[in-house]
Amino acid sequence: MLPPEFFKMMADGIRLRCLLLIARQGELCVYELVSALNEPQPKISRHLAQMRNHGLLKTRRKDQWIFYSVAEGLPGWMNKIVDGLRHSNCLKSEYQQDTDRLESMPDRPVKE
Amino acid sequence: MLPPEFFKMMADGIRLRCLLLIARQGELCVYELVSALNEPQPKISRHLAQMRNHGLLKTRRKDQWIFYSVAEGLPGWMNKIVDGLRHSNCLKSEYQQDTDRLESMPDRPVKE
DNA sequence: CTCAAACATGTGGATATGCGAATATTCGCA
DNA sequence: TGCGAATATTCGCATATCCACATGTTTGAG
Repeated sequence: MLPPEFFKMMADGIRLRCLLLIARQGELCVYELVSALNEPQPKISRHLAQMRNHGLLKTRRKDQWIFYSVAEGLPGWMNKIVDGLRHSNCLKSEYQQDTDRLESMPDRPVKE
Repeated sequence: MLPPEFFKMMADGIRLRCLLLIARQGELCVYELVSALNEPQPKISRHLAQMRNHGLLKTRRKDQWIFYSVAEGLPGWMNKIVDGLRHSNCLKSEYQQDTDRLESMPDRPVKE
């Protein structure tokens, strides 16, 4: 994936929040993201599919859930950007809210 | 500027090439960029104006030219991304072509 | 086999984006 | 003052993007 294509993926608030939350948490299913971001399920699903189609995310099925995680083998310059954002404080409050909602969500699936 | 807004600016090939070339060269006028990228002048002007309006670039007038350079005081996470791209090789060939065209351009303005 | 939960996708519409072509502006100079 | 070079902006159009709403699909439980 070339830089402009990658930046397009990062240029949407929903996608960015999903990606950062997934990167931080390791893997998350769709409904965890729906709860964390407090957005409609089709909206979340579509953005996740978009990132997966671009090779940014990968999926694994476990029972009735589909867990999304960051794809392996991404180019170094991409990982540096994602990690840089994770450790910067420019999205701190947004990320904190998402994490709070995620952690207060009932009946989270178990990831074996 | 928040990350999604910044990434929108980086999500266009013309803007990205302009920004990286400017970052590398210090400052460039519009016609230098027109020659380097081999694209029509209004197209370059529009993208430059967009980045300036978003606070990414600043301008200085010298005689009949307007020189664009990277704005000062950008947040650290932005500078890290720009620098990361500059030193990565993911845009190497594109950047090399632009630089070649820039250097073979006749009558480049003098920057005092 | 049926049903509900989890997830994905189709559709139509509003808004945004990028472009070429033409035109406007600004400046230095004769 | 008039002119040309450098840059900016306007306009109309094509396409892309994002959304809400509705509907499919797949899975495991009973």
